[in-house]
Amino acid sequence: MHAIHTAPARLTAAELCKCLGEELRLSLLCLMAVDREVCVCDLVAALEAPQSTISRHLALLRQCGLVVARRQGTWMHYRIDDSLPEWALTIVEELVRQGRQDLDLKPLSGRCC
Amino acid sequence: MHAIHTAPARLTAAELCKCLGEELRLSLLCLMAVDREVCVCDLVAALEAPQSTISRHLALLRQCGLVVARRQGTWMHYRIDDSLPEWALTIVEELVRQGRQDLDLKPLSGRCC
DNA sequence: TTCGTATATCCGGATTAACGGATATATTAA
DNA sequence: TTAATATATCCGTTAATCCGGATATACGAA
Repeated sequence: MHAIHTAPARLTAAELCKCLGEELRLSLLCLMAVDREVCVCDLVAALEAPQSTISRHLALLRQCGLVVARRQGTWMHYRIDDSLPEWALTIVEELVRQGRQDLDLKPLSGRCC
Repeated sequence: MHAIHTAPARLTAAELCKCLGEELRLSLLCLMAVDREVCVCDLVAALEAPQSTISRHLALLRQCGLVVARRQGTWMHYRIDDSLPEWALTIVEELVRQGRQDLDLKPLSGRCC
């Protein structure tokens, strides 16, 4: 029985870029940067994309270690993992700042929770 | 006769990421960050990739506006475009710093010019 | 239980991107 | 001219990625 099942796999600069070089994923991160924690249904509503598409991109963000999920009943709440290494947080912050100017994002409706 | 033939097409955060979310392209940028200006043959030698592959990636970096080229005789010298917007330079600098740790890059041989 | 809602995963098809040998272009030298 | 070198582009093949409907899973309520 291992404490850690999947190898942590340190985040590389190229991986971070690859992960955020996708409008939808960058958008997701931008939305999480405003409200600290966001639930999936709000993300689906704000980005007007099919639920499976959003969920798939969230999974990729999780796999990279960029975001963490917290379950609350049937809802899942996602937020940027603030335990990321400094350099990654710096880049994410700067990308979000600029991303929010590029992609005009709908404000979250805050329907659930 | 137009002063500018191709539309400038402002760089977006997602585009920057997409462009650098590729090991070879990030490597190229890292090499240009050390020595200010590098010629193609040195890049080919350092990265041990076919010339056409390097050239193709350099073209993409140019299209994004991340690097600029200067011809000197038969050689082309590439460098990071220091007239990039502040936010982009900040991100590039941070990515290069980290990238140089991730990818262990051969030092440039400086064969030409 | 069973139902309803929220979310995750599956999977086949479409799109995009990377590869690298072959070829074209550009420049210099003879 | 022609030849040689450096670099860019072409193009067919392969690989990676994205898409989203369909389905599976997880949970709460009745």
